[in-house]
Amino acid sequence: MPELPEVETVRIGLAALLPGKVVRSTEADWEKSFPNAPTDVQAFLIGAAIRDVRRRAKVLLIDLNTDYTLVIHLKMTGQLVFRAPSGEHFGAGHPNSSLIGELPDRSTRVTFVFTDGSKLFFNDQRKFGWVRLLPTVEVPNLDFFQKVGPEPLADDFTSADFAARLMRRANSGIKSVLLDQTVVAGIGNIYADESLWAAKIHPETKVCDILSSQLAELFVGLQAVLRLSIEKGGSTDRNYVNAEGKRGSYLTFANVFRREGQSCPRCGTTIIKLRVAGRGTHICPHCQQSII
DNA sequence: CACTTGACCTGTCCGC
DNA sequence: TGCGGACAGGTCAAGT
Repeated sequence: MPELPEVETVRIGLAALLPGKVVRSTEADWEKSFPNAPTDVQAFLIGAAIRDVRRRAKVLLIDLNTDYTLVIHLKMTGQLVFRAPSGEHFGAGHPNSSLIGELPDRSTRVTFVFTDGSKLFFNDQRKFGWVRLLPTVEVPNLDFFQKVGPEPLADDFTSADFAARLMRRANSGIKSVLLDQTVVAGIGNIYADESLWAAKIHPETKVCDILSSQLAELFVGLQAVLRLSIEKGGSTDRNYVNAEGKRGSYLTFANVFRREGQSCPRCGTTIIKLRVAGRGTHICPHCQQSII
C-alpha cells in the first residue's frame, strides 16, 4: 500500500520533524524488522544526529551526521509515526484524531528515542517491512538500488524515456510492467490501476500492442495521479498513515481502485474487479477494452 | 531467459 | 459465536 505518494508524504512529514534530533536509544521487538539490532547497530546509532530525510522509489533514507543512513522499507503495512515529547495526541473522535492511538502498540517493531524525549515508531502489522543501518556511501550499492528504474516524477524523465523503459518488456502485459520496479520506480497496485484507467488501457494489453499515443497518455495520466495523491497525502486503504499518524485522502478521488460495483466517472459503466499479474485489478470494462 | 508463482506475515471478512 | 479459508499486495526467491 505505501507506494511512491505515500512514502513521499511520510518523507515530507519526517523532513519537517526529524533533522537535528539526536538518537538516545533504540529498540527492536523482532530481529527481522531491524537486522543486527540492537547489538551491532547501537554503537553506530546512539548519539548520531539526523541530518536529512530522502526517498528513492518506495524506500525512505534517513541520513545521520555520522555518514550512516537508516534505510527503511514500509512494504505493505509499515508506518513511521513521530510523537512529540509531551506525548500529546488525540484519540478517536477528536477533531484532530489520529488513526492510531497510544504508541507503542502491538504492531510496533522498532522504536527510536531522541534526546529531547520525542520518539519515532516503526509499526508494521505484517512484519514485511524492515529498517537497516548502512554507511551512506554503501546505500547505492544495495542490490535494489542497482536495479531500480528512474523516478517517474523526476524533471528529466520524459514521455519518450517512459515509453522506451516500458518497451524493455514489450511482450508483457502493461500492468505487470508498471509494477516492475526495475522499469519505473514507485508504482504499486493503486496507481497502476488509476493510471491505466486514465489512459483507457486494459491492464493485460501487451506493451507492444499499445499505440504510442496511448503510451503518451499513460505517462501524463501516471504523473497526474501521483502528483494528485501526494497533494492529498496519499491513499489510506487500511493501514497507511503519515508521519503524524493521520490518514491520506487520495482514495476519495480515485476513479476505479476499490470501486468495483460503482459507476465509471467517465462513462457510467459498472466498474469490475479482475485478477491480473496476481493482483486485484479494477477497470471500467467499457473504457478499457481488451484488444486480444 | 522471461515470466509466473510462492513465501514472507497478520488482521479482517465471508460463508458455513 | 466459532472456525477455516480467502484476501490484502511489495519484493525476493524459486519454479516453469
